[in-house]
Amino acid sequence: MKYDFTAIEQKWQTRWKDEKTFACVNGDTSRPKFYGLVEFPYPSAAGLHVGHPRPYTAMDVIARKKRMDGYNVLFPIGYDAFGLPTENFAIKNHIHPAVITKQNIENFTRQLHMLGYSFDWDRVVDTTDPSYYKWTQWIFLQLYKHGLAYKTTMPVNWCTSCKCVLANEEVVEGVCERCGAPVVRKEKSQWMLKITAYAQKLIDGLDTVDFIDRVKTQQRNWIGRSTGAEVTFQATTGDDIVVFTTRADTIFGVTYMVISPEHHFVQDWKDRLINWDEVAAYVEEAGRKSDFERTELAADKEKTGVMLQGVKAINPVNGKEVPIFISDYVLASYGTGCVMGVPGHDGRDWAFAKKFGLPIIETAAGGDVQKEVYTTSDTDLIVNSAQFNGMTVAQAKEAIVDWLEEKGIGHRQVNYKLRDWVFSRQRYWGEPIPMVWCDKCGWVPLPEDQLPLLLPEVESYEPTDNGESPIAKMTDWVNTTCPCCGGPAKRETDTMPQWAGSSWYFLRYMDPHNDKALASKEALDYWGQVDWYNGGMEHTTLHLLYSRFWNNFLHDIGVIPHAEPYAKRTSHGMILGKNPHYVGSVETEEEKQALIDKYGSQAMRPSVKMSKSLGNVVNPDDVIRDYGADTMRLYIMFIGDFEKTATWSDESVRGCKKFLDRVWNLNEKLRDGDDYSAENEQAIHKAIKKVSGDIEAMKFNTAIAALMSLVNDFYAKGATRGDYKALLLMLSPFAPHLCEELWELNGYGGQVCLQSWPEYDESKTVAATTRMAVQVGGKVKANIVVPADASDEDVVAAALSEPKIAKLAEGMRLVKSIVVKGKLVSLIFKAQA
RNA sequence: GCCGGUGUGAUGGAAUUGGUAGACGUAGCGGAUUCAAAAUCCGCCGAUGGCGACAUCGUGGGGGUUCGAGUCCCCCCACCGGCACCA
Repeated sequence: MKYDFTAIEQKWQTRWKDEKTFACVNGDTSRPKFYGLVEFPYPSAAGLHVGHPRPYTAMDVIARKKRMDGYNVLFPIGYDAFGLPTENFAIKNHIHPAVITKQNIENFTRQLHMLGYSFDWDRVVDTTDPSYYKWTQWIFLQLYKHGLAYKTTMPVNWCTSCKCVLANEEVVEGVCERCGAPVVRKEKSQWMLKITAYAQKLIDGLDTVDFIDRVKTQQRNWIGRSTGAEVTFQATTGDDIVVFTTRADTIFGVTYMVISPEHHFVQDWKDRLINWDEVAAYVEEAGRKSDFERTELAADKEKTGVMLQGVKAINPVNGKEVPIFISDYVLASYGTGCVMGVPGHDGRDWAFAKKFGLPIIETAAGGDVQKEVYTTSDTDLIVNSAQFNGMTVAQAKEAIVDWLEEKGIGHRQVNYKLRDWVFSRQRYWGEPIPMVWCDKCGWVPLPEDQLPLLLPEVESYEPTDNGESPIAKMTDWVNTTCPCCGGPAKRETDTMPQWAGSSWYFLRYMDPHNDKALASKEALDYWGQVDWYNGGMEHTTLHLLYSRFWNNFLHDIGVIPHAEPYAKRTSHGMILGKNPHYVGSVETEEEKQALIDKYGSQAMRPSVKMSKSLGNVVNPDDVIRDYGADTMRLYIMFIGDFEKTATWSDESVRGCKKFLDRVWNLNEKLRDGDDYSAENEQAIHKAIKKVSGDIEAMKFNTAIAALMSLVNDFYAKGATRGDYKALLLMLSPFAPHLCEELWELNGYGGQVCLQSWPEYDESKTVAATTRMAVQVGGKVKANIVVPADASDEDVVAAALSEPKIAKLAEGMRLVKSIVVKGKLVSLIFKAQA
């Protein structure tokens, strides 16, 4: 018989909602607190896709178990609702983005309810709500007041389709991460946040938190710390050319210098350059290229550049004059924008020297630098470097910098790849930046009592071609008075990027209705850090880094108690769909070839990202309608290793439904007895141990497998009401509706989600006797059954008396035996002499 | 190029971190039930050889350490993710 999942699920969802079963309280010191967080969704028009339930169900399972473990659990949800898709939809359909956002949020809320998540629905936040973004703006003002927000003109990434500036993190392979249109470089005046001031803190903070390694590694790589030295070379103009190098040990091998085309020296030296026309042409060309084109060309193509004729540089360690080039392989935005060219031991420099016929000097022995670049190891010996000859590379790195420091021409220096965060967007649907421009006073922050600065109503959301926000057309709003001198002034018309609202939402959940502060001190102290934050790997270098930055800052200015926002971070794998163009899906060679011709390497993959065009999108609504939310939850947890990508399979969904039907049908077959039955006791204790540990370790798939095994046992041996009760308790975080219903039908009392998690007794997880394998020479030859507490001697004796083993042992001498308790015994024989 | 990860039956995936490879689930095969089908319940299900008990092989490929290797070490191959002229 199958159970009526639709009715049951609705019944319990309504009850949880009406009774506020999962509302938590601030400051309940009678219980330990647990704050579990999932990334709040962007409420798109398409609704929830199957990617959402994976992390949400996982954290819901954990939250439900933590409640049963006696914790006061904060498990909130909200909406990250500012953003481009909504704005684009608004432009197309002439509907206000706020209206669209409201509809989408309603739809998402409906879908999330249908999955039975135990969110505290009284704490929902919406980043587009003025009572929320008031505090986003407030944080911006604090950043400004502490010198961490500034406006500057700089080349930025400009999306040609969105007509909007993008952060470096939003540019992927030279195109806009969102719309795929080409990104070009454009000079624009932009608000910036000085995240670089926190580069070291963001690295150091990683040592204080429990993030999975790949997240830590990716963040470290992204911040890109490198230690080296800054060294001053003199130009023949008298200017100091400062270079950054991590290879001070190669300084005697410098045969040329390169400065980036954007460097101010180029303009400074204009009058002295004999080949100015050539230089100017190169500079112009480089400026036209986007960052992507510059790096794209880098891969294999030849190095380009122009020698600055009329100026030379002098190597301070040996007084040698070397030529100076401009080349776009030197980036203006990293280090000092100048590098020393050491072709012997750097691949790029080697290629450049070959192209321009520059001399190549070896400074570490081991290769033939005239033939090819030699990548040194730390233990190679230094040559051609005066008093440093004979040292190892590692020693010389230190000794040469010491010597440069003594002579006052160099010092140790740390550089980071991380750039400041471009914080302006020329868009409507974002938080207004609360700043006012006054011709007399310059940029003036809006007084805090004027927050929130509301988004004005505009007629058109279309961005302008000159790169201004649509808000710029609202002159009534733009024209204001200077908060400082009272004179006429203009408001900033750029808005904040989508990352702003999500950079602190986890704090707002702690006290979402507070209108005096972003959250009360009591709430911030009580909830402290997020205990467990699960989210996608794609946010590692964006949201996760940005929010750590804001949190560190808010801690530094005394607003919040912890520097690091998240004590623990885990990450789930993506859910893929079946590839309809997979070569394995057709029979004949011709068909296979046709697919390869048409789809190329795409055809070789059995699974691909779900997309409308491939028709492999799975809609959670359909799954819930056909199989129920409990089956959906169970399947998505059973699909495979939580951290790895997985492929959706309708057949396997049915397997999970079947399991829940078996649980339901078992209810009819129960025997009396409120205790665990003798025949099931051991299996139950084992299952409790396994499931408890697996949930904590996010090994949901094996936890469910253990429950399936337990149900198989119950079918084979029969089960008492007591046995069944344990099963329902353990299954309830995964399939909460079904378990509540069965709990009620059996009259166990109360609601299953409010019960205590069952405990296991270690001694009852092992049987009185245990089966052990007997290995001879490392191969299993027989099995024996011995008492669980048998001594090693007894085990060996039992093994030797086993008939098969006894036969093998004839004429042999036992030289060694290894006993692995409860597992196996390994015997090594030698022929008797 | 650099960093991280993965590779196990027809298939999704397990394997207590060096201890009986393939748990659990799909699909498949057989049986029970049924007028029949679906559903349900029970059983079989890595490959090769053998009627058989059993034997041999088997975790991308090749070496090694070990009584014992999917797991550790060395060298390859393939795929996935991230970064990429960062001096």
